[in-house]
Amino acid sequence: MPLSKLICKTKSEVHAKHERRKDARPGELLAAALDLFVEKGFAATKAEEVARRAGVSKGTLFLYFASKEELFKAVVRENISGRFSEWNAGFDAFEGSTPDMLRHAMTLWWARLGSSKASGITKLMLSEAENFPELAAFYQHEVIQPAHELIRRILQRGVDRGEFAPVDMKYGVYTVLAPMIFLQILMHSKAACCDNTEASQLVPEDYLAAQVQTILAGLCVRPPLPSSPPTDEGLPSL
Amino acid sequence: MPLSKLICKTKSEVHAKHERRKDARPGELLAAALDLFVEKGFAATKAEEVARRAGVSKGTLFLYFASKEELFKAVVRENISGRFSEWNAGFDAFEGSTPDMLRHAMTLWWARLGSSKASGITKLMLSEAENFPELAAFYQHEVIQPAHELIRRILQRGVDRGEFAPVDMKYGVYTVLAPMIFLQILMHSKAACCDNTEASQLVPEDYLAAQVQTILAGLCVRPPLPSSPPTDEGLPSL
Amino acid sequence: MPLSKLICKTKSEVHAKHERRKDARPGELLAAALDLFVEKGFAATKAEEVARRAGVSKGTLFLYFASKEELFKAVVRENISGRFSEWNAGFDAFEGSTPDMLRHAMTLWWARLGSSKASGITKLMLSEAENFPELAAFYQHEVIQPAHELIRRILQRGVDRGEFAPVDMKYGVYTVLAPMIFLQILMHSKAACCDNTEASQLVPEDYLAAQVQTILAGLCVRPPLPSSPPTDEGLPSL
Amino acid sequence: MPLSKLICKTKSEVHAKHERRKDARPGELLAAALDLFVEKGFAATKAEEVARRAGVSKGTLFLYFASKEELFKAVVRENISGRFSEWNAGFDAFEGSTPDMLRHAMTLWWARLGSSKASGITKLMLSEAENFPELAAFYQHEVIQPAHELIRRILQRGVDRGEFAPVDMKYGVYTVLAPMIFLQILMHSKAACCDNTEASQLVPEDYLAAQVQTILAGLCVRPPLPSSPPTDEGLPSL
DNA sequence: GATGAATGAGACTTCATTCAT
DNA sequence: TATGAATGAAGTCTCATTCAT
Repeated sequence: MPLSKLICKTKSEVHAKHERRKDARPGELLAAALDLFVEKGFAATKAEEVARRAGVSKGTLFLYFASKEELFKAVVRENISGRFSEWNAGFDAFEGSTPDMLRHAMTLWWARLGSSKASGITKLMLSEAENFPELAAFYQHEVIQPAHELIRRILQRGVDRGEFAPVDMKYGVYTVLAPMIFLQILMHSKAACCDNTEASQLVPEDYLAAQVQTILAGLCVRPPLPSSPPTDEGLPSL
Repeated sequence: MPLSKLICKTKSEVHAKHERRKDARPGELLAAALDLFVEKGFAATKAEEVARRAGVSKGTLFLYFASKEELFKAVVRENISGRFSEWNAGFDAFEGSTPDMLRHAMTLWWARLGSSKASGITKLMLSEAENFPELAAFYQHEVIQPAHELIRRILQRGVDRGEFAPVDMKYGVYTVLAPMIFLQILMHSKAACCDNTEASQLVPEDYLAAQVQTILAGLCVRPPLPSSPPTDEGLPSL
Repeated sequence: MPLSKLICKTKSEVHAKHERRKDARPGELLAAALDLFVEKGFAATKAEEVARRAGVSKGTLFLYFASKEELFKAVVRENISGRFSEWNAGFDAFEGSTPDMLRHAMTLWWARLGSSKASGITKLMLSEAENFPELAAFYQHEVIQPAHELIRRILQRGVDRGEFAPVDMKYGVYTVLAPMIFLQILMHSKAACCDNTEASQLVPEDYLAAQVQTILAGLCVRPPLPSSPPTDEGLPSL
Repeated sequence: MPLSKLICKTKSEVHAKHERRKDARPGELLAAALDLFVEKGFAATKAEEVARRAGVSKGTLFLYFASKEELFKAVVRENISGRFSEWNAGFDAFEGSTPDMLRHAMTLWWARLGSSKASGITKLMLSEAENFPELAAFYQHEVIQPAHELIRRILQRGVDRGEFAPVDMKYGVYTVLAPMIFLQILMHSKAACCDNTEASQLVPEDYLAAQVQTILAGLCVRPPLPSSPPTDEGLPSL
């Protein structure tokens, strides 16, 4: 062995290729899987292709994830459900008004999740839930329920503090969720229903801001902000 | 075979029952295919199941449709693109104001298409377009382009008649289309993102009416109707 | 079309190749499967090989049997469990003495089952039961229980008629079964434990006859038949 | 590495713990392999499971055994064929009568091998020999031939000393072997063919003793021992 | 020596499509 | 025209074996 090797490489460097990969594999596979699931859907994504995109062989994928369904669940956990604890903590720590909290939450959601590739999972579940009941149940339990719960807590906080008028929670939750879901679908449907050029006319941040305003107008006992007066627009009926 | 049979019955009589069935076959197959495509998606729908639901054998399906993709195209033609001529004719024959025309068109669309099973195809294309490029191209050409064209003509009529302010057509078309797409997705996504109870809170006809009002408010040079004054709400930014 | 064809072939001949095959397929597949299961065991038998030996393609096998496990169950039903009704009927119809009945039953069993390829299934289950619990349960229910029941009824008949001394049924059933199982294992184990030359020294019919004699000696209140006095030769013939 | 370490500890001291483990490895692996092979068979036993049960990694297994087949061979050598030299030595040293020798040999065989887990290998080979020809040849050469040879020598001794009547050796060897094989199969087939309760009715030691008696009755020129007169009970105890 | 990550051949099963009848 | 038996490519998952560290 040439001396240079003994000198130039520290132990960590020596182990780099082999050991570091081990730690990196799951992440690489999850990233590749997210890409492909969002691009093609769950059923149409081939395990081998995920592996290839992550730069490993078919067998390696199953070394880390017991099945394609488990891979999908891991993708959901990594990108979505794993974040609820952080969000719930954010809820507990927030000290401003509830309208501000809602505005802040949706803005943050868009920045962290909605605008990311991970939001394609919402659209995906819409189509594949029927064909993969176990995944549907998992998603319901790990994503939908916590999301509803979080929104419910926000609304309840507003009601408790006298900022919002009492509201049927199921209705209220859905009102908040609807524009988020719509936006996600839109972002991941360029190909099918509308040209990119057209879709890009919608500025998500503006759309969300407008929706929040609308929602608050429906919820608040008083106009929340003088800067954007409450209006009687069509959508509150959502 | 006794001679009498050959004499007493004309060919059409002999084959009457058979031919009536024969003529009915494609229709039965298309109906079964629509059901299953909407329920499970294109890829997950099995040719044999379509045939079984139509009461024929697998071979018969391929007698009438060269492939599963051709079957899908026929479903689209039968339920969607085949209707554009009628709609275009309706456009030519309409004599009222353009705001009324738009209102009428969207109401009619909902009654005839949007509220029917066929609207599930829109959602389906959203998910599967990526995986079936030929179907995507077909759908783009047979559905999306004619739809855009029709909407464009309506808007242009309004502009030409001085009812609407001049408008960027791409933007305008999309503004009209967005609530229709949203509604279709909502109708076919009960399972995945929201309970039926919640979704059912949205009355499609009311939602559409409100959206039309909103859209017109954005388009018209003057408030179209005293009954519903123009507003500056969130959605026009769509 | 030459006239000869219209004359020389009846309809049944015309359909021969296609339709007759359809009826024959399951049988051909079951025969091929029995061969291979007995030869190699359940796990080591490949579905494609069964199909190939039956002269069809992989897919055809799954047209008739939903899975390899179902194929195995069908083999068991076809060759073993399906015969219990016949045997039970034979029991009901038999009018001689119970010792004669037992002698007859075991002789018949050897002629019909024990000496056939199907007896390899008994040996197979011995090894694979541990690895395929569902098959083990099926076999227990479809083969072992009915077999025990039939033997139990024979013994009970002897006891009821005063021919046999009262006996612990579990013990008695096993006494009858043991030589049958041993014989089956021996017949299908040429390769592993003993040369063919040696195994062939055991004449199954003689062995069985001696075993029956021994069993009856233990069961009967009196020596059963003067024609064949009880001897201690049973085992030396091994 | 500090110099002190290299000086203060001899190599054997440095590696003591390591080497003791190292020496133990093959034994632990062989024990784990025997367990699993007997429990599940050769093909169904996974290399990784053997390693895990032995408390080492998969790679280590292949460090000691070039392949799963070699592992199996080592298990056979360790547990079966390795003992023939001892048995042959016992044969040479034995000074009593040949009937006593045979009785002693089979009793000892049961105590040392037949009643141990290792006897499961006999049953295993019965099922898998067909699928692993190389293992079958190995087993034939390492186990079956020496066993036959040993039995043959015992019988020949009896003939040479005038204790046994002249006998066809192939037949005689098999007569001795048969009950041993039967017993091994029975011990390892609880699950498939008979309840434990029933199987447990057979006391192996008694069964073997009776069989020896029966065999000797067939072999000896005279009744071998007044202490245990030949009886016809051998089999009823089944 | 020891590890365990990585591989890839191979097994079961599905399903669109063909074609003889 | 109608049938449904037959096909085989393709997809998921397993596991003995290798090899860099």
